[in-house]
Amino acid sequence: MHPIDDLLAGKQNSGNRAAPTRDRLIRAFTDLVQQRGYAAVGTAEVLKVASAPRGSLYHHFPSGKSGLAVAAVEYMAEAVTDALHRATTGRRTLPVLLRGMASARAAWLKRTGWSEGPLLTVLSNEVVPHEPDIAEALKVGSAAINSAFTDLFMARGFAPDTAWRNAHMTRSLLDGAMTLSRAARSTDALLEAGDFLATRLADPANRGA
Amino acid sequence: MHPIDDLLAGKQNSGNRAAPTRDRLIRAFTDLVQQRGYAAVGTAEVLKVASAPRGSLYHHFPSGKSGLAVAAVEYMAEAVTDALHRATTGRRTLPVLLRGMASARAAWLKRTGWSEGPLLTVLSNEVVPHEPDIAEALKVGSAAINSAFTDLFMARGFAPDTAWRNAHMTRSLLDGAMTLSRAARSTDALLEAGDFLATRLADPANRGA
DNA sequence: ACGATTCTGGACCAATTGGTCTATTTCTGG
DNA sequence: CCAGAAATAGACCAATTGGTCCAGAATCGT
Repeated sequence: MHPIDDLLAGKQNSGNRAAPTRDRLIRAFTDLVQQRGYAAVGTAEVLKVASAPRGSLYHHFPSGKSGLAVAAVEYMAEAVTDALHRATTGRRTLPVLLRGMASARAAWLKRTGWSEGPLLTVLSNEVVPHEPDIAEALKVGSAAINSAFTDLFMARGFAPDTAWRNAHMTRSLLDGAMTLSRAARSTDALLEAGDFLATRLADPANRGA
Repeated sequence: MHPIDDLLAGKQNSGNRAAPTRDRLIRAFTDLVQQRGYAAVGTAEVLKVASAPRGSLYHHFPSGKSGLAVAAVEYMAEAVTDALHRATTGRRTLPVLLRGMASARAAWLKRTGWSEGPLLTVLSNEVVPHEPDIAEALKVGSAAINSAFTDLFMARGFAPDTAWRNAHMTRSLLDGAMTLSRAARSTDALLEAGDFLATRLADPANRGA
């Protein structure tokens, strides 16, 4: 199962009829970009993986490849914020949630042979600022995720400014550990990050002013 | 001045005679990749920026673009470990050093209009595992940097395993904050990371067993 | 001075790139 | 049942890709 699916249970359109072309394009594009990066994936390959003809791509995304990237970023950001919102209203404690995020990423890396990185991270590192549309989508999406993390920390009793700082820390740490883990082909950095997040950052003693 | 130069004072070949072609190629390649990523920079552009003909590239780097990437990674990793080694034997305290790293990166981002990311980070996010040579160079280079950071923490009184963990934390945090800052076009994440590193991670009370 | 080696310069190549365009098919509301 | 819209299908394009190849220039050791 694709990691996106983990986050999306319930968001997916109900029936299991074949995904419409537009969604298949976004899905194929996301997978390929996470493996190889934006510039390295050609439209031809996306089309092949999605089993769609050229015309469909430019019908659904008149601005072409960059439009597809914008849609993929928006889709992913929404999926992540939805999942975080669900976690916020759920019962699980912060340490459990945070360590879970880190180990889920570690498992993902292992399962895919260290071949995939998170969409927003991958795009952030190659697209800014040559593609203003994508850069803007990344900015908006990233801000939404930060805000969702801040809400999560606040809902667990942290003061607003501490929550905001912890949101940044959590994102930076998970993101950087993911990149490092990919480079080192080892989950050490991610597990280390999970440990820190669960035992220190989420420590009730640090709920701040 | 280029950020690489900051790290290299003293490593540069002495006189200011024009850099040899091979070095110019590495330099041009590094700059371009940091801005746009590996796949997006064409050999033609590297050649133009380096003012070198096509033949020179394949003379100095018989394996072409990927060989150039490997050389650039090795060069960068050495520059970074050298700088860390100098810091280790130097006098500055850990908090000063760590906050300095974060704010140097923040300044770099601002100066370049959020257009450049660290070479190893950028490559790690798009090259693994399709280019095994580059992946290997990244793995080796990243390990060397981790080790240099571990030495730094140990030289400041941290126990070996704590030092190793702190090295991972520092790298993950700086790296992730860099990516986030680029996406958000704001240095918030980096400054937050610097603050944490200086006031918490480097805290002498946490020198561990 | 000279032969050998290193390096530069650039023409050239097949393959691929993102994108355009139009004909046809499929779907939908009335 | 049909008109019109939505979507699919793929031929086609100029531009660019990384890479090969070889002729000439510069540099070297002797």
